[in-house]
Amino acid sequence: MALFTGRVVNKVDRKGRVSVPAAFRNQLAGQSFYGVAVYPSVDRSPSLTACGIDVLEGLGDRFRATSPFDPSYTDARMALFADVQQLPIDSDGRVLLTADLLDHAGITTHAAFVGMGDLFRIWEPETAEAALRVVRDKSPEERAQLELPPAPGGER
Amino acid sequence: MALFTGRVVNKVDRKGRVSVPAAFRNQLAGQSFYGVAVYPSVDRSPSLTACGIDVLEGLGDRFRATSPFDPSYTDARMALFADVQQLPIDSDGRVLLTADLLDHAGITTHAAFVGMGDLFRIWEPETAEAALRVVRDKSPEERAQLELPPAPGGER
DNA sequence: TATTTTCCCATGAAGTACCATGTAATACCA
DNA sequence: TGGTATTACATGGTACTTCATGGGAAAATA
Repeated sequence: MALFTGRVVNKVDRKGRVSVPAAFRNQLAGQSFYGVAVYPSVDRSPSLTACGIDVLEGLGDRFRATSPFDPSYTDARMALFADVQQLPIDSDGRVLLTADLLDHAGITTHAAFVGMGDLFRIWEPETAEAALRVVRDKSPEERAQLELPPAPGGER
Repeated sequence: MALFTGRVVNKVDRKGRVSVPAAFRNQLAGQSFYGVAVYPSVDRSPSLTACGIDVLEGLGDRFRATSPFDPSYTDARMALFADVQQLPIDSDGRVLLTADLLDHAGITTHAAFVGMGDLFRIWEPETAEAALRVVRDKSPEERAQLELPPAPGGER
């Protein structure tokens, strides 16, 4: 199961190609699609969020359990999947970021890959550092207050 | 479950390689990834905190249960995973500490491994001794009052 | 045919595996 | 119990592989 940690800055060449860090590629290996699913981060930060397709497949399964005629989920289906791009990783370990994506994140020459567990984000490096500083500069007390998902089996 | 105790000082060679003490390696054996997860200590002490990946995997699983589009946990995801490096243990039992890590801890020629239960820390040896003195110099009364986590399943 | 996209190769740097040595700890045997 | 043999450990060095990145050829598209 994929676990992305750390951060790496790689160069974007003039064709828009970027090497996905080897450590991240290894996490993605062995999935039904060797590539990344990328979408503009929904928190409106100038960054891209990415994951393996396994994560999306998990979401897809939840919809599959519903009737395709049930209108309740139409909006969610669009909102979740419409902006996701599936980018294959080429034989050299690179992905081709589209102009929209580069534009959304303000990426020009370099891209920072930041691990976030089952997800990772792609940033313009300076912007990434600024965002990380905000989190890192929190006191240990503040950090302890960060909202975590509930532990399996309920809160302890 | 890994239980790290004691402390050992090992040499850091000019490539940044350090032997992980054999006693610690044994605790890490048999995990999904034979290596350590290392990050700058959150309490801002000049030290590195390390654990087996099983600890990270446990955290990762909690996030996996949430939607990748839910912005609630973004800060926590970054705080927990962005600064963590997964360092494999080589066939000789060594890890390669990156320049950032060495720098954060002020480690040059020697590294002290200090067991802390399910975690351990890596220090510049002199600094480790100083930090230990602070703890040891507490009076017996103070030590007895050291805060412990609650026992699972309630107080006994 | 012009242009874009995909695939493949070359290169330098960095990381990893492998091998060798001395020392300390352990096991074994008398 | 004392001494010896064996194993495990830490540490240094070197050879090899992987990685990131640039460039270019081939294929597809317009």
